[in-house]
Amino acid sequence: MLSERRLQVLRAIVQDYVGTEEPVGSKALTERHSLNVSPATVRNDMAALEDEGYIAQPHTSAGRIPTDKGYRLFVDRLAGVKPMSVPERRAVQHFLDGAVDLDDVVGRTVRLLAQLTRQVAVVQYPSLTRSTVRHVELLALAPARVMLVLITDTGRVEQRMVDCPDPVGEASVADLRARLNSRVAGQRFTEVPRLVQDLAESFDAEDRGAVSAVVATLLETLVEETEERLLIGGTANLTRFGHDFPLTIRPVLEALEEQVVLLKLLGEATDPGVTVRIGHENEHEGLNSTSVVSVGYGSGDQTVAKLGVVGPTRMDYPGTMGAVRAVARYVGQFLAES
Amino acid sequence: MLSERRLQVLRAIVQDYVGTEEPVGSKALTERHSLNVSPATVRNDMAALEDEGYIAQPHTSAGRIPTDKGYRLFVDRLAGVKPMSVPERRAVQHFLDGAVDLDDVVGRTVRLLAQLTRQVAVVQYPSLTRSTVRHVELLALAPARVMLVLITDTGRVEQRMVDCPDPVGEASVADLRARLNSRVAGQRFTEVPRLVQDLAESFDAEDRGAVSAVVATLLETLVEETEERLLIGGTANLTRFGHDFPLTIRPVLEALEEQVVLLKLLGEATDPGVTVRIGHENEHEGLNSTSVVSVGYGSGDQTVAKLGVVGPTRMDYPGTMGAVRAVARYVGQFLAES
DNA sequence: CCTGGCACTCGGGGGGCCCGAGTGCCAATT
DNA sequence: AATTGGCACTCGGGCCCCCCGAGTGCCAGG
Repeated sequence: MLSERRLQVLRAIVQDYVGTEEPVGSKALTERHSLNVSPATVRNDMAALEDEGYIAQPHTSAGRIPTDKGYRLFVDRLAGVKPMSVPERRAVQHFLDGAVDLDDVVGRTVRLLAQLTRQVAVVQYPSLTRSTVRHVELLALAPARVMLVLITDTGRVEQRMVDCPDPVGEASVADLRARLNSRVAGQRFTEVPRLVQDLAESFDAEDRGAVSAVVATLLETLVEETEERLLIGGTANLTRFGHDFPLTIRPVLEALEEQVVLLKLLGEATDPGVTVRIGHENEHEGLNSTSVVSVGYGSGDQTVAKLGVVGPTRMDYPGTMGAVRAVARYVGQFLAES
Repeated sequence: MLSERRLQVLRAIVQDYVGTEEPVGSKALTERHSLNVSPATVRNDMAALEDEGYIAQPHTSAGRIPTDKGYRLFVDRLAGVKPMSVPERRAVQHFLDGAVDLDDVVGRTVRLLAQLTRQVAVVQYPSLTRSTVRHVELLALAPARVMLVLITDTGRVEQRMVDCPDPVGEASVADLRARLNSRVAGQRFTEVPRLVQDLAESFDAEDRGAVSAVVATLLETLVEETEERLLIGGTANLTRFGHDFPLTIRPVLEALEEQVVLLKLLGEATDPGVTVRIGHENEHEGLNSTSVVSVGYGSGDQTVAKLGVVGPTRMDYPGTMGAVRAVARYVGQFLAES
């Protein structure tokens, strides 16, 4: 087990390294932190920390830098979440207040996060899985063509064209619209398949084909839209990564473009609080030198989606976690109001 | 006026430089291109080209590289558009064919363009300005709350919440829906304000407030959504820029995140064919070392939006122009069919 | 107008050198 | 047993210098 002072030394190393981006030596540590011991003592501690795998030396005669394991310990036991300052909070709230629709909320959120953390921000659109249907609208555009519009309680709207096997009259469409809504309005997505299962049977034979087509499309839409979308911003912040970075930045950009990767990444973060994945804890290779800080957000107490940031493992964890948490809270609040 | 051979020399310089990324000298030129003159002659030509500002030397004793002006001449007079190969065309068509909705089309297009050109792709969502209204839907969600859904002929759907000053009944909503649609359905966006101007007056006094609110929101939506949205992809290709590139890449990434800049950029390209803006021809400073190749696309013969790529000024112009043009054509075709 | 010859330029790569931050270890001290 | 000062050692990075060779401009002759 590591002594209290050794933990302090590790904390100091992380803090200094995050600040200066340079390996930190024993002398500098004693000068910048009041550890009340001599450099030699710190050296012994550092040797011990290195044995345990918390820190490493880039070259033989250089200072130490934290390893992924070191950051992990730092995040878990040595650092809290640094709350955002009051002016910052006010700015966040103010910035979100101008949003007019869901796209706008997400767009503002991503810019906000990127700016606050000076890192790459990722915001997932509210999930439809937990959502309920607010309304289903049908529009007869042509004899055998119907447009299906699905409106969710999170304010999201999806539309699909439906080509019917036979022409259907306006009246039938209106009828179907009414019956569909009476069954599914207010219901959870997951319930919908069960609720509309036998709907076609209650229609005249001549309309049955069209009804089936509409219902099928509705179900498809639900499934398809459960695959989340997300928005990314602040990629310019990647340039602050390091000096060597053609090699570093490329795989990160590639990973960011693969939405699947990111969705999986966010999906794994099931922690009720802020989740931090450090370096190699991320499965995707391109993200092995980055850390992902994410958290769920939602209106009320349920999580409808996640948001987070991607940055170098050498990041200000307390500050980033604070910003991520605060933004999530305000976005949730904002969604609940609207 | 430049002699024919000097133009050939310029063309050769551009081609070689684009291929090798290194300044090209007189000897290499005579070897790799059958100019049938000696290096000394080429040197004279190069001196002339430099006097005219078409090429420049990075250092005194180095080969030449094209200037923006040189690329301009190359694009305008020395190079055609290189059509895509048949297998490539087939791949494009096949790749687009799977798209299910507008978002999907745009998403696929951007990935396609990025992959084909190995550069950053930008695709603008079909413009609403030229669009017509397909349908306006109103949903009474609460006594004094109405949801407005606008459906365009390009398949785009926009929704807004409307808070009415007074409660309004289902019947009034249905009435308004019918009257609204009879006036604006099938009409161009630009016509709508004129058409709905006096709509409120034809309603009972008690509903007039609500009607005004709905109409106001509709007009707002039209204006707001005329500000286009766009999608970007392939940013990882920026890493192929050059060796010096922390300095180069950063402003580009920043510019790409400012949608306003990009929209303006695409907006300026009014040429009926492929438009190329080279280096400093781009107003935005961050894009001074990039070229933008863009073209309009649309269903039928009218342009509903633009798409293009952003890459280093040192790019394969004929190939890029060919890819951009082909993709635009196929996307337009695809939109027309759906 | 083209060409071969020639002197000149200068960026970049390679080698060698030195400096100093940082280390590990040890003996002395508390 | 923990801490400390002392000390020898390591080695990456910066610096200087030198040289090479691709490339140039110019000129005189074809």
